[in-house]
Amino acid sequence: MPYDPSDFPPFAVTVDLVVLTVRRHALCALTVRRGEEPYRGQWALPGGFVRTDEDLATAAARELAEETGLRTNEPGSGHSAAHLEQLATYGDPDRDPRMRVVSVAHLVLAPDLPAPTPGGDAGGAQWTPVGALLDEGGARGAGDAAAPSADTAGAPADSAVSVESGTGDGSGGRGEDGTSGPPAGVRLAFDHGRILADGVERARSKIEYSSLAAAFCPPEFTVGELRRVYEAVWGVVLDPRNFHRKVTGTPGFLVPVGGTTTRQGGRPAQLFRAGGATVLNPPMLRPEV
Amino acid sequence: MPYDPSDFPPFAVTVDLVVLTVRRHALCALTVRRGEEPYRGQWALPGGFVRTDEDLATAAARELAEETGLRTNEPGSGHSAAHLEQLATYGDPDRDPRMRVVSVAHLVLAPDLPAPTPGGDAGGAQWTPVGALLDEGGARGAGDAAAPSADTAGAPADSAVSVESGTGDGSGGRGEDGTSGPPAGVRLAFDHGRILADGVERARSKIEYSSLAAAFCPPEFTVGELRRVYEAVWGVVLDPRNFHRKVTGTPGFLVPVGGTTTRQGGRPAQLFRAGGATVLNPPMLRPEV
DNA sequence: ATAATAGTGTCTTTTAGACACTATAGA
DNA sequence: TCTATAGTGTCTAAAAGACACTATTAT
Repeated sequence: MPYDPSDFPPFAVTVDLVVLTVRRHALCALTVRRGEEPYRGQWALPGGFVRTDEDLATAAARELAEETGLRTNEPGSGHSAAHLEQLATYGDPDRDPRMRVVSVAHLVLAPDLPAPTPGGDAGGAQWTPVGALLDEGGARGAGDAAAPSADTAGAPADSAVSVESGTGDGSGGRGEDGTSGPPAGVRLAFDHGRILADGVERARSKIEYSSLAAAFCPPEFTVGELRRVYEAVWGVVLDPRNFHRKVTGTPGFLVPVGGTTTRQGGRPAQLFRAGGATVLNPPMLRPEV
Repeated sequence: MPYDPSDFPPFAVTVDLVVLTVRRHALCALTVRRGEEPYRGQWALPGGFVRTDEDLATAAARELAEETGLRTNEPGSGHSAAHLEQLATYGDPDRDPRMRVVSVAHLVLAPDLPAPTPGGDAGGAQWTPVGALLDEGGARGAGDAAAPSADTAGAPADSAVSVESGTGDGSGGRGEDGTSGPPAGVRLAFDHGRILADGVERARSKIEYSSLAAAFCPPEFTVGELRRVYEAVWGVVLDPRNFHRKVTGTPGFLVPVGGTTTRQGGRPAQLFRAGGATVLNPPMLRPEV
């Protein structure tokens, strides 16, 4: 195909952010309220245009800093702020009524922040439990219906293995704490509901076989704190003893840092930081419930 | 940030394709020879511009059809042609010297084709073992049969086999005759080496916990054929008995279709098609070597 | 016959899952 | 004291890995 710069259709390219954290035992996403049309007044994911001279990941990090003050880093500093990775790209011709916009969504996993809702140029930003945004099994309003298709085999038409499936997991995002929170059924603007669902599913599956759950924890954390992250993200209850055995028994997964803490109450617990082993093999299995 | 259509920087958006298949016990990728600058004469991944009115997946499917004649489908037809999913998006400001191009890469898994190199508008397209393109530590191709890809035997009657085969430049002096394997270290144009590596890694990891390996097989296949796919993709040798037990023992993974075949020689083998179970839990573990 | 692949069964080792029990803090 | 969490050990069931052995074709 001839590569003629004069005839390529122009697109706007943006980054959207699925920023997740664990607060009060619930998986929460950062949402901002839109101040302009379309979807004025509705909740959306933070994001913005990619600039001419910046990489996609750079744009995502910049937007993140603007909206939350969070910094991402990968360099050898063990663990400093937040994990950022590319999630997927959404380019349906109709996804934005104003023009053709291709959005490169990114996923950010951050520890619970002392200042959860700093104001960037975004209007009101706040943490919202994903259960209120995703219509999951409905542990909230609806009679906690049994997880869809308890047996994965009988799942609905296989169709796309790709990003289509969604909802496949029977976790059911139960709000562990029943604290206030927006009513279930909030619809995000644009296709952000879909983007959020994809991001949550990515996070849920990735902590199975990586040490990524530590990104939800402070730099030094206990085994119990890490376990509570898994419980909140998966919406399940894990056996503390078996969990302890699994994570401490995998070489390189956790590195003892020396001290102890009693911030969770009870007996003092050893402090760890995430080890270099990013791969957990065999993986930690999500209970099927 | 104000959302002003007048000040967004324009980008070109393309789709690039990592098309993988298994040929003669080796994992191969579809490559095309560039006919224009930059990187004229070098190998690259197939791809092209996204049109104004089409979705990203639609654009990828269209390019795939143009270059290979392959069709992708997800509809209930169990299994017909190729699997297509979005891979990742590459948008480094310098990735294309001519202009700012954001490329949404897609991954395609296809069965070995009778006509491996149909001509679309791409010049010479051919299957190349990924081991020759990726600089992997040890020769990874299973069965050591690092077969060179160029077999003109199965070439389609219809179009040019290698219009571009001028080989004018020093990049790809590979044995088109097939006597000598392509030298390792062929560099793909642009950042396509990186994109291919990401696609291969995606394929390698995804067949661990899904039935996706069946996308490399014809609609009906035997357990042994499926095992050879795993062996080629992972570059390992698997125990036929344990593999058989694993895949036939997972409910919904394989569906017996009734007949048998002896196309692999030996005792007749049962024919299966991919079952609805897209999730393999617990996963099949890649031997660590 | 030999060679090739298909398929079943058996044994051992590893690991997940369930759960008893002890340890050390604060209220 | 009681209660919470941390951590260890033990038993069982499931599954992986390493084989032996039989079955059915082609040459």
